[in-house]
Amino acid sequence: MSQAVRRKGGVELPPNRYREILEIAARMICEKGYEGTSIQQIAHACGLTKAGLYHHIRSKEHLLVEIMHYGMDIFEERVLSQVEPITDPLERLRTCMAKNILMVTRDRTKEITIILHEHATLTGEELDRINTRKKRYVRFLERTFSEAIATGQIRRVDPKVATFAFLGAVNWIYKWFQPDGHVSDEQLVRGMQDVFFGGLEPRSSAKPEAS
Amino acid sequence: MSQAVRRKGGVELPPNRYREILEIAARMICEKGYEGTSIQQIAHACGLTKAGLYHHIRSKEHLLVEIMHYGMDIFEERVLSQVEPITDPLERLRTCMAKNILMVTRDRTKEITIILHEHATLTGEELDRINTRKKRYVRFLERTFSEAIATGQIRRVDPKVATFAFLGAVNWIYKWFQPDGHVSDEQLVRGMQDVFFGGLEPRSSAKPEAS
DNA sequence: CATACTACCGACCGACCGGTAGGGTACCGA
DNA sequence: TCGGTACCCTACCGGTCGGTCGGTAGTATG
Repeated sequence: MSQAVRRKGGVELPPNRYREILEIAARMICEKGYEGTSIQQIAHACGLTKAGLYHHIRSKEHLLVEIMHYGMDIFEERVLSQVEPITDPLERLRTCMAKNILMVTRDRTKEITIILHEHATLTGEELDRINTRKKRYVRFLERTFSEAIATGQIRRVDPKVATFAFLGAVNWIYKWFQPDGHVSDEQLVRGMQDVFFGGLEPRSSAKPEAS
Repeated sequence: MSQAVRRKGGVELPPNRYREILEIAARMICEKGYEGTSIQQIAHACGLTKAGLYHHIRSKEHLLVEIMHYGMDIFEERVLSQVEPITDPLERLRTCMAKNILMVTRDRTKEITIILHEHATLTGEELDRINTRKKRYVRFLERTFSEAIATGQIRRVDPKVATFAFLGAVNWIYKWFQPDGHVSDEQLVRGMQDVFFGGLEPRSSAKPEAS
């Protein structure tokens, strides 16, 4: 399995092995939870003994930390940095939603799911560090909502509440979405954009009242 | 603590003791996760030994099942059955959102949080039973969205996607909301209703285009 | 006073937990 | 040829896991 790699030809995969371990561990933790996955099981899945695995990792907790930062790296590279340069704030939000959704549904980026699910597993300053990176995304969304309000592209809503509604709608997907289910991911992206940005109340009729 | 109850005066708390255990266990599992909470810790918090606790519960897994069904009972009583009789579909949705949000923020109903968080902990037919009860709520929302579309009160959106956007926005709250934070729960209810039902795009201007 | 039942406990079970000590092997540049 | 280093092993640590056993104190009934 993982022995298919040979280092005969010289430098080959030395740095990749660590990533491989992170990804295997991420898959297992994603499936059975952090506390529900033992170091033995991870080691066995990596083709190692427990002690062998500990040659690569510092501790179980630090393994989770590394997985989460790895996930944040992927997210910032494939979503945040992609949409940040978009000048139009509304288009920035729409594209951000699309990329964020596909991040959860497609590309088995189990690391992202772990970040979403294990939100209260870490403690202390490692938790702070992850939360700081998460908050960067939240602030980005809040700013973009405010910007879109300023340009008159969206209504005067509470940017903070809008941000958490956005994040909830998008991040909740990992709890119910099935790749082979009734809803495809493209359908989901279009539907979510329609519901969230288009709103629910009808456009072309005077609304009687709202409490 | 829990010994404050005396059964001198006759029948007193025999059935309540079990609920007390469920609530104590729910609080702990909510704080530290199902796998992260041991039977010993729960027993100790109940003022019992582990063997004493096992007099009341069948197994750790069954304890979780009971907590979840208890939570579903509370939810159906305090949300579903309250909003189901509302005839106006849009008003039904708005009230449902309000009650659902307050369910997560106020009344420390830890059982609900557990149902939301531990969505993949159970397996087999116990999982099926809980999912069946959850699906009743999902179907109810889908039906209500369809109904509101039929009456012309909301736009022609995908009822399934709208339902999951609704559920995501509402159920994600447990991950970030702090009772003493910057956003109060009344503010959250009003803001969520505004964002979700009012939509984001402006009402009173012709929109140039949307991709 | 005997019976029966609920509630509960001390002691214990085998399995497994996260983590470590220390040794072995294969390959590296010097 | 000689370390040095990366990698991985067997064996083991103290502790905890979920769960069970036989037993007992208290109460209620007859």
